[in-house]
Amino acid sequence: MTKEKIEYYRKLGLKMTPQRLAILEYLEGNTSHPSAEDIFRHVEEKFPSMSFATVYNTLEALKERGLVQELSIEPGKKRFDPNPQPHHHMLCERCHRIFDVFEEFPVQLPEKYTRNFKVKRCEVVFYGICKECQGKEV
Amino acid sequence: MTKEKIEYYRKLGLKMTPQRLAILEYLEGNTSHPSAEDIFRHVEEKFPSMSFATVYNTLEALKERGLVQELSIEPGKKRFDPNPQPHHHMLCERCHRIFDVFEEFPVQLPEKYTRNFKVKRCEVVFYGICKECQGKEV
DNA sequence: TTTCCATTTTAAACTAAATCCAAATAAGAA
DNA sequence: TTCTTATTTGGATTTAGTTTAAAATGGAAA
Repeated sequence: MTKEKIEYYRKLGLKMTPQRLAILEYLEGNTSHPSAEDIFRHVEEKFPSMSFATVYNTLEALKERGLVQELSIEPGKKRFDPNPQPHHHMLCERCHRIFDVFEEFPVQLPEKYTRNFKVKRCEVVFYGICKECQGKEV
Repeated sequence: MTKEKIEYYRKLGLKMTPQRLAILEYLEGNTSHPSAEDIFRHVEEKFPSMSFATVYNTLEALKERGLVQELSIEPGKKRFDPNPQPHHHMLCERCHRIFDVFEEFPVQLPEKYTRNFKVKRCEVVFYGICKECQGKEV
């Protein structure tokens, strides 16, 4: 990671520990929507003493600063998206991979809903089967 | 529950145990999007010996028959919707209540996505704050 | 460069949600 | 009424995530 990037995170109030650096490097440009477990497994290789709590701590800190999104797409498990831009997703129900959808959809709620609910953000999720999983036995 | 309704479930291959009946009666017309825990707490009053596994068994059986939808909207917890009609949802991030949205949105995916992914269903989720929670301290 | 304090990491215990299992039970077809 | 098979039960187990308190450390300030 570049010095500038590190300085940028520091300015946001993140103490840049080696563990955080490794997590951030793993997330940078990562479009696999990893779970906390995925991140832990990866960073563990570099820091065998690392604790799960560090992963969650770091993800929480990043989330607070709008640097990652927490996704509730796969049942019973959080997935994380380092792309903070609003966008949508497709979930393959066989291999559980999540794919990005960079399209704008007109999903304005009628007034009868917004009267009683202040919308902060909105996400469209497409559930289905990816190409690789089609044809495979279930 | 009416005899006709019970017969209808039987025809679908569901053995109608008293526990299942109680779960189905709790779900019928229920728009609160209960968690398994919510369902258990309710049915437990009538069947104090009931097991959590029964709730999950029954929900699984209903899901297979398209009678309930499993929602992955609230992080780390499954919620269940006895309305099998395709529709959308709003989640209040303070009280975690889920509200139904019966609107059609034009969310057709461009060919470049559908080429590699067979969409089975699609759901729009609006995250925000409900009226009751606005103004309340966080 | 050194000091120091608030933040972060760690390991382990703990909680919550969901699943699994084998024995006992009961629905409903025959 | 009998019998087969699916279901229930209670407890153990697994998986995901959170909490805790002590030790370590980043980085601001001296």
